[in-house]
Amino acid sequence: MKKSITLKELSKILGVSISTISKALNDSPEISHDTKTKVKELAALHKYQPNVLARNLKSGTTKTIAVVIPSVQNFFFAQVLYGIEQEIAKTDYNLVVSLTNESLEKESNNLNHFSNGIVDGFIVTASEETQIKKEYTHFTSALDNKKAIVMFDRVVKDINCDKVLVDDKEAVYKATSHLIKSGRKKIALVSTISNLTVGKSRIAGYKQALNENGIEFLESYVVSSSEEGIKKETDLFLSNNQTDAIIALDIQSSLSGLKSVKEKGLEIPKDVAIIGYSSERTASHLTPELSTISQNGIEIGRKATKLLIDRLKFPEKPFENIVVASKIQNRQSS
Amino acid sequence: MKKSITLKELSKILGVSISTISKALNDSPEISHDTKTKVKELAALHKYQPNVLARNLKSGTTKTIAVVIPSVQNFFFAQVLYGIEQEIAKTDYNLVVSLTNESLEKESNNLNHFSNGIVDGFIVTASEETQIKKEYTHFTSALDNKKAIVMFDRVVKDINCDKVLVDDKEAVYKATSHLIKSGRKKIALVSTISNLTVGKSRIAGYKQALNENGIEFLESYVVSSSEEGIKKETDLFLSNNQTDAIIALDIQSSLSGLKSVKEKGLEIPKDVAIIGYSSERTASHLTPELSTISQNGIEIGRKATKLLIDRLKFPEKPFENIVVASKIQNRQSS
DNA sequence: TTGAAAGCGGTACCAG
DNA sequence: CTGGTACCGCTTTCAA
Repeated sequence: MKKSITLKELSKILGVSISTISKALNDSPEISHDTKTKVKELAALHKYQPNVLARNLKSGTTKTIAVVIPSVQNFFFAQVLYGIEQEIAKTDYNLVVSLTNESLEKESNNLNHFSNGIVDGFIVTASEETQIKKEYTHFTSALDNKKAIVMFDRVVKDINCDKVLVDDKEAVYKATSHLIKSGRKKIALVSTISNLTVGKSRIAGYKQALNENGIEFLESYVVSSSEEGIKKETDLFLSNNQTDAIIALDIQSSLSGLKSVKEKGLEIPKDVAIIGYSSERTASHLTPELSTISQNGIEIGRKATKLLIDRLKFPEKPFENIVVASKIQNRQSS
Repeated sequence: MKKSITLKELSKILGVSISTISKALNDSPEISHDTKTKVKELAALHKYQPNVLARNLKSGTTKTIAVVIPSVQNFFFAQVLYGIEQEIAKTDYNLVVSLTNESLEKESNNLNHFSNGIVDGFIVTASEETQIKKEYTHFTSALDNKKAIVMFDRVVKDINCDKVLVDDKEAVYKATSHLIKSGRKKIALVSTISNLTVGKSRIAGYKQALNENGIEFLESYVVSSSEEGIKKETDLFLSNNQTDAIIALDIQSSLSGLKSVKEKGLEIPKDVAIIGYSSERTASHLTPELSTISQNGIEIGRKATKLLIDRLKFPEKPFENIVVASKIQNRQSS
C-alpha cells in the first residue's frame, strides 16, 4: 500500500469524472443513488481520506484552532487546556497545542506560522518575555491576517480582541483580608512573578487590603526573586523579620515558603499562616495541607473557547472581556 | 489591511509574472539582482508570508511533526514533551501537540486527521483505552499513509516502528532489591496502572526481586485500584496487613501511600519505607521527601525526536528500539 | 532573465 | 445525473 489514494485515482478506476467522485462522496443530491454506493464502496475499499491541505486551501478555512501557552508544567495552564479540550470536543473544530517556554521568539514564530493557513484562530496567554519586552506585533499581524484571537490570563491590554481574565487583584485582596481578619498583622508576600502583569495585580490586591485595614505597607515585606532564588530569599527574609503570615503568589513561592517556615522551626498555621497558589492535588498532599487561591482554570478554558468559536461565526461582534472569579480554598495552613 | 497578500497580487503590483516573484523570493539564480531587490522590498512592505498550506500541498511534505500523548497533567509526559521541544528547536521542523485524555477515539481521530497532509510524522504514547482494547489500526493506517511514527513508553509491540522504551521492569527490580538489602521484608506494591503494559512490567520487576531474594510473593500485597479508589484501598490494606515498605507505581499511589502511612501513625522511613514515582519538585516538597524512581523524561523525548527526524531522512533504515534507564533517587522516605 | 503553464488534491459552478 | 473547468496559492519545468 502506498500514499493515501486521491480522487483522481478513484475516478480513473471507476471510469467516471473527478467531480462525480467528489460529489458522490459528499452526498450531493446531484448524484444517483447507484453511483454513490459504487463510489463509496470503492473509496472504503481503498481507505480514501480527503487531503486536509487541499480542502483547506480551497475553502480558506481550516476548522482548527491553536492554543499557544508558555508551558504545561504550570498546572494552571494545564487546567485551562483541559477546559479548552472539553469545549472543543463538542464542536467540529480540531485543536493543536503549541508551547513557547516563555520565549517571545517561539511565541512569535508559532503565531506567524500558524497564521498562514494552518488555523482559524488562537487561544493565547502571553509568555513572560513577551510581557517584559512589550513586543506585540505578532499578535497584531495575526489579527491583520484575519485570524481570531482570544487571550486569557496574561492578556495584553492594547490588543483588540476577546479576553478572559482572572480576578487577580480581587483574589489576593480577599486572601489578605481573610488573614487580617483572623488576626494576622505582619503579612509577607513572596513571589517569583513580579515581572508579570498578573503578579503586579496580585500585589496591588495585597496592598489594598493592608491599606483598608490600616496596616502599613512595607517594601521589605515583599520577597521577590527568580524560581531558583526564591527559597534563599525567603530564608533570608525569615531570619531578618518577624512575620505571622505569608501570601505566596505562585507555586514555587508556595512550596519554598512552606518549606522555609518549617525549617525555621515555626509552626504552621499557629506561628505563621500561609496562603498560596498550587494545584488541588499538590496542596492537599503537602504537610500541612496548603490553603490556596484557586483559579478556575477549567472554566477559563471553556469560556475562552466559546468566545473564540463565537467570534469565528460572527467576526464583527463587539469584543468581550470576561472575568472569572477565583476562590479561597482554606486548608490547614491558614 | 486584509488577508495576507499573495504572490499573484504582488505580481500585479510590480507588473511581473508570478513565477518571477516566486523565484525572486526564493533567491533563485535565474533572477537578476535588480528585480530580486525590488521584489523583496515590496514583499517586506506588504509583509508577505507564503501560505503554508499551498506550499505543503505542492511539496508533499510539511516539516511538522505531531506529538500525541494522553495528557500533560502527567509530569512524565510533560518532561518528555520538554525534551522533544528542545530537540525540535535545533531543526527546522514545527511541532504540534495533541492530547487524547486517554481516549482511544481521540487518539484515533488525531492520527487520522494529522495523517492526511498536516504532518510528516508522529511521536506517540498509547492511551490507556488503546492498550486495554488493543485497537491499533489507526497506527497501522498512519504508517500505510507513509507517515513516520516513533512510540515511547506505552509502546505497541506489534507495530513496526522506532521505539523508545523505559526500563520499567529493571527499575522496579532495582528499587525492590534496594529495599530488601536495607532489611525490608514485607514489601507492598501500590498501583493505579495495573491495566497498562508498563504497570505490568513494573510488577514483574517487583516479583523478580522478591523471588531472587527468597521472599514469597503474595497477591494480597499488591494493592491495585483506580486513581479515585487507591487511597481507600491502601488504608484498608494497612489496617489488615503488616508492612515495612511500599513501592508505589505512579504518582497518585505515591501521594496517597505516603498519606495513608502518616495517617496510620507510622513513621517514615523507620516503620515503613516508601519509594514511588513523582516529579522532582513534588518529591522534594513532600514531608518526608519522597524517594523516587526517576525516569529520564527529557532524555526520552530527545531520543524519540532524533529517531523520528532520522527516519524522515532515511525512510528505509532498520527500526530501532532504544531503552533509557531510570535511576533510584534516594530521599528521606527510604 | 523572464514568463506561461502544469500540477499538488480538492470543491463548485455551469453546461450538457 | 454527469463532466469540464476554473480556482485556492505556490513551485517548477520548459520556452521564449
